[in-house]
Amino acid sequence: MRFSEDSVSSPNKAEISAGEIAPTRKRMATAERKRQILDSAIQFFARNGIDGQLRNLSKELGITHTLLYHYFPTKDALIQEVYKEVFESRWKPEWEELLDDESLTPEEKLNAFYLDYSNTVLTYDFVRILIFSGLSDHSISDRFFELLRTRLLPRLIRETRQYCGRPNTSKPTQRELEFLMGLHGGVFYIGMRRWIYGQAIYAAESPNTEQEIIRDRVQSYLHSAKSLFA
Amino acid sequence: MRFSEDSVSSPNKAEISAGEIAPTRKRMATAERKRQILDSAIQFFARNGIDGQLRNLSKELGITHTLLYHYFPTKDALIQEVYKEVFESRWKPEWEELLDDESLTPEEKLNAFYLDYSNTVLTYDFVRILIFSGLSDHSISDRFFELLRTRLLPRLIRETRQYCGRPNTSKPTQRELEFLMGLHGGVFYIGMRRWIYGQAIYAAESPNTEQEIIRDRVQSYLHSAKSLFA
DNA sequence: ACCATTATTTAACTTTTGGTCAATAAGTCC
DNA sequence: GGACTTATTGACCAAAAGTTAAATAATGGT
Repeated sequence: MRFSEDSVSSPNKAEISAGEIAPTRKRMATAERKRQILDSAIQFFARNGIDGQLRNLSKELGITHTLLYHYFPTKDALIQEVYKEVFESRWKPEWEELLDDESLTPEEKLNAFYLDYSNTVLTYDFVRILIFSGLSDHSISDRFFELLRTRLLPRLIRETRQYCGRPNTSKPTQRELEFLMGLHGGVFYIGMRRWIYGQAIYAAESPNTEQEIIRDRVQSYLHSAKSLFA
Repeated sequence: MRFSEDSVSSPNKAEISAGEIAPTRKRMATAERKRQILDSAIQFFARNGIDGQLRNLSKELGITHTLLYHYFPTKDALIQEVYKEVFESRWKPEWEELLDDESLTPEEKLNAFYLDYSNTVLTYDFVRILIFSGLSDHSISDRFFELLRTRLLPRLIRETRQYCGRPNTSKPTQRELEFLMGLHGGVFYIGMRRWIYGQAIYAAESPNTEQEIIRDRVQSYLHSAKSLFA
């Protein structure tokens, strides 16, 4: 009752291993605790999928699983907040600004964009939760793709056209979009391999390897767009 | 007891709706029943993930969940067979032969290969089960990637080099492989969008749209490989 | 130092779900 | 048509997992 013996990765390891009196319950302010739970929940569900058990999540937090219900009415409500946090709060409006910056060339824009985009999106949490949500409940991942479709793709097509020296009068064609998705998917696939299939490939090798890879792909995309849509 | 009222998508709808005597149990030969279960299981687990409940699977089959245990000792055993069926039995040795065919140009080979490859791999079952298995237990999807890595990638690199007019003496570099993975990932992303995110995009539009898309990407890959590795 | 608030825990309930086993009956062989 | 094999079912179990309610105690205010 004093010692949390069932706790697997309790944050109180020190006290426990020392055989001292484990700290009794810690009372946190509502806001902080909720934040803490949400942060852990993101990690937890990214790791275990939405079928992860609340009892295990609470173990990691060093609390009882019933306490979760003090902050979230139901497991599903928790998961919805996790989704919201991961998707909506990570969207950067700067991406749109960057792509609209008139002082940059299309090439510079695409490079800068995909470099930064991949930095936010190609993370463990993001990739896995995006997949988990897509696998079960489209309604969530749809929201992210809607942003992509309306905010980013038109701008990326516009820059592509400018690079090719073509006017941006008509709306993007199927073929243009699909060709762009080839680049986009190729980039996302980096995250897939790393966080879904567990392939370390280059990993910690050289710090800028990933950047080089992305640069190669952007370069390739633009280069062949020119000859493809000529 | 006569009418299977709890059955959701029972194959005996006709009898039930007619209010007639529902057919009593149908006794099938072991082999056929096992095949039938396995086929349904593939669909079922592709749709619901490996956490899908056996009781629901059996409902779709119009049998009791306990009957499953007559054919498979455990749920995990069933899933392993599903994996085996989906991955190992769909690998085509012809792919290797095709890429080794001396009468074809690199361009023809890559086009033919990715066209056929995408036909087998970009299916609902395959994409989703590959993801599900990657998300939970690498050991399965790893086997598929191992085939990819040893059988296909070296050949694809070789053809790329030949297309670029470079000798195939050294083993593939990191950069070459990653550039190829850009193409590969771009192709797989088609399946992701379609079967994970539920984006229909072009769908039934024109029957050869997907082929055009893939051709574009292969073309782009080769074209820029030439200038990238020059 | 005491009280009120509410964060936190303990105990318990319910549903779900993988799995077992004995009973039942469909087909087959004689 | 009876007996035998075994595919199929129904009842049941135990552990897992979401959820609830009441009891406990940490903290801030007075």
